[in-house]
Amino acid sequence: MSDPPAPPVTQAELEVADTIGKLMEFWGFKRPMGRLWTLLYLSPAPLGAAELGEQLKMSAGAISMALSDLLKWGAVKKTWRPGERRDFYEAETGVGKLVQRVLRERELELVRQFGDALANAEASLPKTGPRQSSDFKRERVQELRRLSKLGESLLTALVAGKSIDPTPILKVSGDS
Amino acid sequence: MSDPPAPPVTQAELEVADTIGKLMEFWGFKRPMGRLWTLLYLSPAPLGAAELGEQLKMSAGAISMALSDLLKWGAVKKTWRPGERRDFYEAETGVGKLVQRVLRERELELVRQFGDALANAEASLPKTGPRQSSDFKRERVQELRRLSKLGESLLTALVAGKSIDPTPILKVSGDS
DNA sequence: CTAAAGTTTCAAGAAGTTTTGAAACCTCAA
DNA sequence: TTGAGGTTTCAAAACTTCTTGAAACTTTAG
Repeated sequence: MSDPPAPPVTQAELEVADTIGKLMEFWGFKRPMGRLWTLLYLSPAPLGAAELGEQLKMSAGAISMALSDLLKWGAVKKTWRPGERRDFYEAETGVGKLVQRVLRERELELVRQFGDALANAEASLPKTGPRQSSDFKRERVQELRRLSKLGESLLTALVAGKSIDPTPILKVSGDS
Repeated sequence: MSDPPAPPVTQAELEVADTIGKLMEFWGFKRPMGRLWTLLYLSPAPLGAAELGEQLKMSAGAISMALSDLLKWGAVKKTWRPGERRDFYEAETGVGKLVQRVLRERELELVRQFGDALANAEASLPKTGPRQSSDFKRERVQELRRLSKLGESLLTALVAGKSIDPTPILKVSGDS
């Protein structure tokens, strides 16, 4: 009732976990989330917190936090095993859907905030400042606003599964 | 020869700079890079390191480092003013091109490394491991490899300015 | 109701990152 | 060749973020 006889996680698996951990980190998530998800993704059967901690050399606390983040994003699901008291977890395998969700809930949100912040800033630019330079500045801020609108519509299309055409971006704030 | 009479940078401008700083940070760059670029972008004339440092309350060292990063990415260009000895800088305004370059040189590179790492890991998975579970794991690693290939081709298309169709992603590693 | 197993929270410590300030280094003019 | 103005480098300080471990909490079995 306590003794995991053989650790069935190979070196190679841990490498995959670390690789994905780095990728997730690059993507703005925490590295442990990626490592943990990977172990679950590679496991034929759901795993419990204890196994995960043991394999990844993470404390119970760290496991708990990473799992709750993963659950929030729907990247991991809780399951139960008939007799067992403790919780088990399994990976959500629909990576595409996960990516889509992050784009929708995080990136799109970010672009919107960005646009709002620019709108506010524009409003508080002096109507006509020292010299005529504030007209120039206003122009530039507007250009950035166009960019953010464009990003917003591209992301929206992506999230809706529509094809997107990147050429408009190249013309934004552009010279040539 | 030393006295900037009136600081022509308004509060609103600094807010824009901070906003873009945060955005850049989110994008995996350093916040000061974004703040600095913004000041240049909003300035009708090139600025020198000293002005930048004064406006943004950054030390000369920090300015120098941020500028060299920006120069590396082509986000800022060096210029000279007739009589003046010191360097001046101006922002590259072609934001679209900059984005494209980052996608090409950084994101694409990352996806490639990711694919390579997976390939290596797959190679070092036991041919037939304990139970038959290593077949399962191999399947899953292959699925991840498909994902990385797909990401690579989407990015490549984006960078080449071609339209992309996101629907294949939704099917990767997917259930439904 | 109590105790055991499991999980979550959170303050303190560890690790990592960014910023600074001073020294080294260039470059040009005299 | 020297020195003033300007820039870059880099070790140390300041700050942030991450991880741990212990305590508090929850749940279930007896």
